[in-house]
Amino acid sequence: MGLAERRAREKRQRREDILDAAKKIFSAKGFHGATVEEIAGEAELSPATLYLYFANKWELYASLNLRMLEFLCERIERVDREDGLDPLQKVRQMAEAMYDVYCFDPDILTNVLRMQASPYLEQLPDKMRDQVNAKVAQALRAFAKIFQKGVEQGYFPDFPPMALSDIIWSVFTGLVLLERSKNLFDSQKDYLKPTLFLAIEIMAQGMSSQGMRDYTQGLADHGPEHSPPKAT
Amino acid sequence: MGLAERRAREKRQRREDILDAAKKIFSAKGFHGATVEEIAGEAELSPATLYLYFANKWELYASLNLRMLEFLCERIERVDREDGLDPLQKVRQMAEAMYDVYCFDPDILTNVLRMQASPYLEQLPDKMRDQVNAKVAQALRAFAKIFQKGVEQGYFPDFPPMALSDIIWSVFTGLVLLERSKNLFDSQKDYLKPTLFLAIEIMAQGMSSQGMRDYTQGLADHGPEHSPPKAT
Amino acid sequence: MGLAERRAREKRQRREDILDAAKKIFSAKGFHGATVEEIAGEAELSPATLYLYFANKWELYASLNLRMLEFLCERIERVDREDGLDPLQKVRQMAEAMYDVYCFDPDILTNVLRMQASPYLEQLPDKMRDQVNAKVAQALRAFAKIFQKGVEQGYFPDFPPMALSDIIWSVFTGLVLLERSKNLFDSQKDYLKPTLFLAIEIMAQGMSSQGMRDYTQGLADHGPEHSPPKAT
Amino acid sequence: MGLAERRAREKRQRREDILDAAKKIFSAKGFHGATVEEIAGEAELSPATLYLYFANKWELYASLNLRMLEFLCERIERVDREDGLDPLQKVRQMAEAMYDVYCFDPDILTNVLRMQASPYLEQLPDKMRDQVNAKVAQALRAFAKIFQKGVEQGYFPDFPPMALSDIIWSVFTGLVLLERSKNLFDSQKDYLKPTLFLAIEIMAQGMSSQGMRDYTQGLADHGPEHSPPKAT
DNA sequence: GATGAATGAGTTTTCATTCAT
DNA sequence: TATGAATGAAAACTCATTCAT
Repeated sequence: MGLAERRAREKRQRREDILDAAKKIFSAKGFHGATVEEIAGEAELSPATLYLYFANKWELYASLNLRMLEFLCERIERVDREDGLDPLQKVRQMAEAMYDVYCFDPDILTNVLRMQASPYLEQLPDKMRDQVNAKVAQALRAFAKIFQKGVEQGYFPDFPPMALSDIIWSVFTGLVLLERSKNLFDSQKDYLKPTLFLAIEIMAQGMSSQGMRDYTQGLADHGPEHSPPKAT
Repeated sequence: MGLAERRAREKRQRREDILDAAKKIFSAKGFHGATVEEIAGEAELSPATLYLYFANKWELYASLNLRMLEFLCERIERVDREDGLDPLQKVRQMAEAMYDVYCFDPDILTNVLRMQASPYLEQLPDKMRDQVNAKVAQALRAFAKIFQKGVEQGYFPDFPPMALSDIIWSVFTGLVLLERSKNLFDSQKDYLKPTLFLAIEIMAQGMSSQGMRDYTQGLADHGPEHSPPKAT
Repeated sequence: MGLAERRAREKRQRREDILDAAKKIFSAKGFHGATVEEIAGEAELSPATLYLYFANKWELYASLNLRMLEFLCERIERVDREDGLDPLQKVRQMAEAMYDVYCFDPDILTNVLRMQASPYLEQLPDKMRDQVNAKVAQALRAFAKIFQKGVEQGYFPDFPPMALSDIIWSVFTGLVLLERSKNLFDSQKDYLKPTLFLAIEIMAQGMSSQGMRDYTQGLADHGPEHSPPKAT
Repeated sequence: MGLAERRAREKRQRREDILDAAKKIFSAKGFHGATVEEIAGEAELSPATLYLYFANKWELYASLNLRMLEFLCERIERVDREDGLDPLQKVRQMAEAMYDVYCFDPDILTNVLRMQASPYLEQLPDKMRDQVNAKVAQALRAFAKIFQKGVEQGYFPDFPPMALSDIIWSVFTGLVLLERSKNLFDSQKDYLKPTLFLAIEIMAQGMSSQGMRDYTQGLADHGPEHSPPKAT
């Protein structure tokens, strides 16, 4: 019936509203620093109402991160699936994808960072934690796959693709943190995008340069000191 | 007098003990998650005693970060002062320096990251905040100076040195976060060092490659879309 | 009209359903421990609907106890009215009656007990409280009346009949509590009945024994130290 | 040292104060009905301070009941150990003991009753629950032992001693409940003692009467319908 | 008449901080 | 100087009750 349907949609909308409010507050203050009351206030609800939609603070937090990770995975995997692009172009596309994710949800990314950087995960109910971990692993694997092809096709020297994808990921997350901190000093906006693209360009050039090939060769002669992490 | 001196030294030592304990707990649980009682316990003191050495939890936290930033600055500036190294070598040295900092204090770095990623700074007493901000800026300037010379001497294309140093900084901090999160899955150690050096090498190669020069030239022709952040 | 009548009957039925559900939950968890939502769920209703039938949680609780007390009174009074039984037989019948009440509603009795053992009564709206109090008094008076006749007819020594009835009542309620607690240890069932009858038999024998007569006489000589409670 | 000793004594005293306050409030309102704030207020402390002495509300409640049960056990067992008393005298002594317990702590007994009459026990931390259960069982066994001897020495007919002790226990607890409820109507005091003694006398007479012996014999001929509970 | 959704008023519990000793 | 004890303020979470539909 129309009524039940409307109800369901409204309910879903409320859930989203709460997630948006939570995103804002958690991003600003971290998990412990944010209070349920504040989040509820931001969503223009009473705290009690919030508990009708989420069992507790933890579940709210995890739902938030999950939403973001899903969006990220989807975008990365789409780049991998795209036809007619050489690996270098795909790496550039990846930067675009990451930036899009950031634009879609600039705050929540720092939440994921914080989550990864802390023992919060251990406190999550098992099911949620597994979901979050799986999503992070999935995103990193999607990353690695792009480099994998680049190595196979001879665009990049023979380096563990996981390491390469980790580096790109690191540039990105590191830049996000940096931009946040810079915003505290001056309030210069739109710093992330050009800097991210510059970084990607530098790395793309570096990876495909002759010097890099020589470096790789040197390592191969003396034995690798780099062991790639196993994806989980 | 000898006595007064000894007293002063003992006091300083106690302070250091507390900072060490605080480092451990804050790193593990974040600012809000850590309790003063826990920190005092780790330092084998009563909470009340802790307050004889630090005015409050915030000041303790900030002192911690300040200690770390000072160490970092010192190491970076030393690289800059060193003679007989070309810019590329200095960039590599910088990676060594950063890794040393990480080894000296693997936990505290995540604290600085967390601090930068949040509005904690705003809650600090004015004087402390200024000190922390100044130190961060100083570290980033020291970074930039190295690239500045590289650009001046024609090693690197004509890019805002601040952007270059930000990128290196980002790789590093991003990798630290990543390593932490990976440690949650498997417990593979010593991933940071080789990956960091690989990243630096790739970037060094990229920056000094002909392709990068062409890229820069292209940007210059179409007008720069990148405006460097002003250090504060 | 038939319609209005059906409506009324349905309404009464709903009320009973709710009372049954409430009985179950209150018995298991006590007044404060039970939640309206849980009771409504047990009755397969929404909490809001429950409030159409009872003004609030208190009234629901009191209605429950009232229902039980009415049933108890009715049974006791019937024993009193029965012809052709000597007082000893009536005491035995009373035990049967009490046991029937227990069987009719094993849970609710503990609710009355709990209610009697606490200041819940004071919080009831005046009208309800008066009703509950009146019913309890009525039950105890019906009890006492049986002993009254036993004393008048010389079956029992000259003791305050109220005290005698109080003792029987106490044995019963005490045994109910005890059975409940024993069920927590082992799950032995049907302990109450034989033990109750044994107790009644012992007391009946005791009251009609010569020893008791002597004991009573002794008290009378030294002045009574027992003053019966005034029924209200 | 004297200081440490004084500290320890003061601390123990505070604990007792809190237990006394808790006794009062729990008795009046039950577990769920009582609030920590109220208990703390009664003890003239802040709620936070209360948590320095007890981990949570449950532990406080359980400690209370344990204290009471220990006192009760001790008194009963002392009666059993006493020399030169025949079983009938011991039963009378037992009534004295129970009344003493009641005087020592008139409120807390209703707490134990409530606890036994509800599923609270299941929610206690395992260790505490075991302690409470063990104490209750111990008290009932001590009871039974007295009747055991009475049966062995031919004072009482051959009835399950556990059943006899359960009956006495029931009279007592039932009377306590009854007195409480009567206090709500009129505020007549000192009703419990004479009524309890009267009950005990009646039962003692009953058990040792010829009629009882006949009754027992009758049961024996037709097979026992009473199976004693196994103590745990 | 029935109910999904909302919430105000509590509840237990925690913790940074103070202070008498 | 050091600390055990105390607490105000706030946090997460619950629940009886209301009300628009």
